[in-house]
Amino acid sequence: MAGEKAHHERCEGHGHAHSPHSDVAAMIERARAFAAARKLPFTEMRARVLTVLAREQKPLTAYEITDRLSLPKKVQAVQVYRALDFLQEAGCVHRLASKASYFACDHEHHPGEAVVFMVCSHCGTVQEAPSDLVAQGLHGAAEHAGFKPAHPIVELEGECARCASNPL
Amino acid sequence: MAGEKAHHERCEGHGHAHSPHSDVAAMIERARAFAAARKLPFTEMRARVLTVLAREQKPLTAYEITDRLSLPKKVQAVQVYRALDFLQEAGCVHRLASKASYFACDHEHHPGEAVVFMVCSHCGTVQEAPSDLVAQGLHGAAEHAGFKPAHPIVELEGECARCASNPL
DNA sequence: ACGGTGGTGTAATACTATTACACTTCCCTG
DNA sequence: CAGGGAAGTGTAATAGTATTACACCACCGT
Ligand SMILES: [Zn+2]
Ligand SMILES: [Zn+2]
Ligand SMILES: [Zn+2]
Ligand SMILES: [Zn+2]
Repeated sequence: MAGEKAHHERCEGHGHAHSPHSDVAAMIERARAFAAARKLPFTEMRARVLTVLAREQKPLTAYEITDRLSLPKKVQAVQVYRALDFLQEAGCVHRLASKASYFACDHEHHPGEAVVFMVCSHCGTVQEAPSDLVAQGLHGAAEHAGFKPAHPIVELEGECARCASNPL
Repeated sequence: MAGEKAHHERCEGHGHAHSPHSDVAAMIERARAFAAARKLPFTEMRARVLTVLAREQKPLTAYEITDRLSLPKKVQAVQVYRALDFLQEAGCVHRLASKASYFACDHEHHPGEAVVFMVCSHCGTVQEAPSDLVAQGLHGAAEHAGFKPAHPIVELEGECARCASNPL
């Protein structure tokens, strides 16, 4: 009884102005595969949360997601947090520490990789970019301090190309 | 490298086991200089908050600071947040986004610099290390995306040298 | 049928951060 | 020396983010 939904919920036609995450279905599929690999159910709640994030281009807070899902029936924040935990482990969603919010990811990430989250302070969008240089820098700093690195968080606030060229 | 001076500072309240960042008095002096440069008062509240953080080795949450300052008289969290805002602008305190907590800094930071916060997941201590490589990597990623970078956050969770060599 | 693992729904609570307002202090200037 | 304004304080209330607890249910392997 795991989410049969998610199929007819496509943000299709033309989508938003720019649709980097246009393929919601593919992201759902990725999450479903992760679940299957672990013999865990890919439930409707998980699909609904991922769908909301995949359609949006900006990060959403857990409570914003909760609001969007609260029709027709009220959903509790804790349910959203549970789904977010799963989706983060699945690598389909990231948390933006600087904003305490969450966004969908359509990249594959590899261990040891360092990914830069570029957050536009004007429009709120996030772009991800892996950087070998950053990864090396982190590794070097850690080595120099005798520090055993585990999980990096790299966020860069600034202004995206779109906002820079597009006066409001 | 951070100063490893085993320096004993006098404590105006109760003493503390380990001796943290170099010198509380020097940090106070730095904050005072910043205030003077801007013709702003370096008030008692600001000094008290900075003193608490400078003595501690680990980041503290605003409410933990509030608790420590609430003797002999109860202090409100908002007062601590106000002081933290000032101290962050003065460059004497950083916020750790991944933990929503604050710690004292005894480095001078320069514009364009990228600083890595290495956070031990075992003992909670934070070490700072500037990294040119990380700065270059951030700059490169931004340039490639047409992104105008402003303020980076780089946090690395892991295990510090001390904890790695010191079994619980 | 049974027991165990994992998800759901609900309520309550903990933790983090901000807004509002009345009052004060200090400094500048007229 | 009065007046005004920028900045800080103390207090209360509130907004926003995240977790714990528990009863119940669904699925799976035995
Ligand atoms: Zn990603
Ligand atoms: Zn933008
Ligand atoms: Zn610093
Ligand atoms: Zn440690």
